[in-house]
Amino acid sequence: MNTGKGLRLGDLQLRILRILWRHHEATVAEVMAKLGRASRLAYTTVATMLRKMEARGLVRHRVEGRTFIYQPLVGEAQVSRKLTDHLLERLFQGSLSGMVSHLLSTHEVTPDELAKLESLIEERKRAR
Amino acid sequence: MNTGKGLRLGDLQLRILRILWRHHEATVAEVMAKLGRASRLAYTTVATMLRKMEARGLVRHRVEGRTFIYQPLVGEAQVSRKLTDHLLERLFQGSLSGMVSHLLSTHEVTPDELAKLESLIEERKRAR
DNA sequence: GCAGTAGTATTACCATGGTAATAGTATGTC
DNA sequence: GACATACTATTACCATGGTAATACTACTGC
Repeated sequence: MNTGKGLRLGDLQLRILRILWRHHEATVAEVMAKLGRASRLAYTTVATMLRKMEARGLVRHRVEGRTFIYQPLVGEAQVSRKLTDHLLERLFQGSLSGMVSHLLSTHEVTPDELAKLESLIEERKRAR
Repeated sequence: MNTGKGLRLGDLQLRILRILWRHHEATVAEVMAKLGRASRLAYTTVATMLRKMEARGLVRHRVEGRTFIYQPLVGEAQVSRKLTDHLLERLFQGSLSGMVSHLLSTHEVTPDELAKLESLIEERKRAR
């Protein structure tokens, strides 16, 4: 299975996964279209990437006529979790407050965002 | 210059940088020692990595006798920032509260941590 | 002065992400 | 039936991270 190691995910792979998450399934042409305009990738580039992703167990496909229809095999939550945790470990030795502290100190935060954060923490306090 | 693109940083590279940050400078042997025990890497592996990192502008070296003494050229804050921002964009479309929310909902948080987070936010509110 | 030791230099190899060209194949259209 | 079209299949190439062997070189201790 894939999830043995780091679940390293390139940018393109993540963008493709995002499309598959949103649409549940998609053909190469559809994925390319959704990626498209901005990043003018060749059809075969997208196809190859999907192929590689399938080899890694990130997606699978079924055949309809002579067309491959791809579906994600990993969930968004799962991926977010893996990637976030990886960074959390790598940079902040797993310290959640360390990471949040860093986030706060390196970004403008609107009062709105602050309020949202506050209520997240409140909620969390009540939940325990 | 390096900072043109993503500042992609492998795990080993980050571990090496961490050592250099802590010690300000170090020889290959020292870096290897600090990495050591756990990850039994060959001397030449460390040397090669440092070499590659130098080529990318992450570190530089001066010569003392016939020994290279390496120093970091990128700061910890800079690196943390780049990597965190990258993930923030990649996964949460730049939404800080989105990321924090994810962090909170996927991890056990001790009351202690919660308090710390709360005071971070308080502090931040006062600061604006 | 010679052997070991501690360095750097060179070269190599693998995996993977990204990008794509080229080739093959089936299908629908005039 | 020939042709364009729309697919998949195969192959290739580059960069980079990681890992290391091998080779060269200079110093150190006897």
